Amino acid sequence: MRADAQKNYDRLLSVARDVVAEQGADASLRDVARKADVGLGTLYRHFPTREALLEALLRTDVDQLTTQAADLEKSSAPEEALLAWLRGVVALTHEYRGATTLLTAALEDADSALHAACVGLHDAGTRLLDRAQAANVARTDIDGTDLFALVASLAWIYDQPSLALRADHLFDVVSSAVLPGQVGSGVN
Amino acid sequence: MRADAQKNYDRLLSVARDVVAEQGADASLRDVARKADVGLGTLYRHFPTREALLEALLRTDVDQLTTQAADLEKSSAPEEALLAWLRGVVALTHEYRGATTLLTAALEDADSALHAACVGLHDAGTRLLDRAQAANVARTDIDGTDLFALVASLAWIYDQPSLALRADHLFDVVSSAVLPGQVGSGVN
DNA sequence: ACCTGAACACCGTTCAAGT
DNA sequence: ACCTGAACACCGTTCAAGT
Repeated sequence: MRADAQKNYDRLLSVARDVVAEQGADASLRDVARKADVGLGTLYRHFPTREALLEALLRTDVDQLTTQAADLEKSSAPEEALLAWLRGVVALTHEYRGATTLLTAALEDADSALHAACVGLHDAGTRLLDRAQAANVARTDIDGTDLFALVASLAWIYDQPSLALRADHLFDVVSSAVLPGQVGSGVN
Repeated sequence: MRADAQKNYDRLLSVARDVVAEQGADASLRDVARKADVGLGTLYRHFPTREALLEALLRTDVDQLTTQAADLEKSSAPEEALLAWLRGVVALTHEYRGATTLLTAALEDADSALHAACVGLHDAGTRLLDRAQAANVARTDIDGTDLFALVASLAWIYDQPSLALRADHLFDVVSSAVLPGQVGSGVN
């Protein structure tokens, strides 16, 4: 990459991080280009789609989550490992408000720039779930895709201003369905 | 209302139903006005906000769900009543793809045209939940707002093309967290 | 009392013209 | 090889002018 191109790329990414943090994943791309002092076409050259820009923003964190999953598989008990990892996923998607819907759509869209990241998360979750199921602590009638859907729906709850306050509690409620032994059922 | 105004109102509503069914709750209002052969200003006169238009579309179904809740309270066992009603809510919001986020936002926004409908659903659900909790079949650490959030997040899952196929199953999973006795936990 | 559509301020996306 | 911004086709929303 040419030096000036690299500079533009870096500036776009840095500005995009701020703008997305402020406006959410559906932020105005025009605004990003403007604030980066870069032509609109330059943004599209580096990031042909909104998904490509988001992927560049998310890549580091997603990679970190997949390596964390591998670590947890070795270091923690099956239920704690799964819970801790799910919490990490929810925290990440919460950093990019509104990204959950895009990520979910990318799960079955091999052409999406977010597809690989999405599948990575899906697979890491699947491994932790399989392990918990083998240890007989997770319900066995769900698979990795079901788990992905549940965690995505929790992330969606975190993103709704009117529901965000109860999101932590609802995380526990849904977790208790996945890991029945872990938390109380709320009925005595 | 003047006769011509009434005609425009009815036509807008009828066209909106089709367009929303096709494009979802974020459909182009311009498109609705165009297809109704009505000036754009006329649409805004009758429905000052997108929420107002949606509210007019949803009103009948929401009212039906609240009366259904009252019926179920008398005719069915607590757990069956709650489950049947939740299924109805999910089915309704699924008819208006993308409306879940707007409905959720309206829960705490008293100025939203959808607020009343939202609160109606919230309260009907709360009554059915209270009854199930009193009968000791529903977990007692959640309230009506938590239930609303859970059903909204399920509706969100139904709206995601990549997850819709498992939505029925995930409905059962989440339901099993709310009503622990009802369905199996998936662990033996 | 109601309707109309132009006007304004925004988008996303593409692409000819520049360096 | 890369950048630029005008151009195009869309929005939502408002409001002066009409009937």
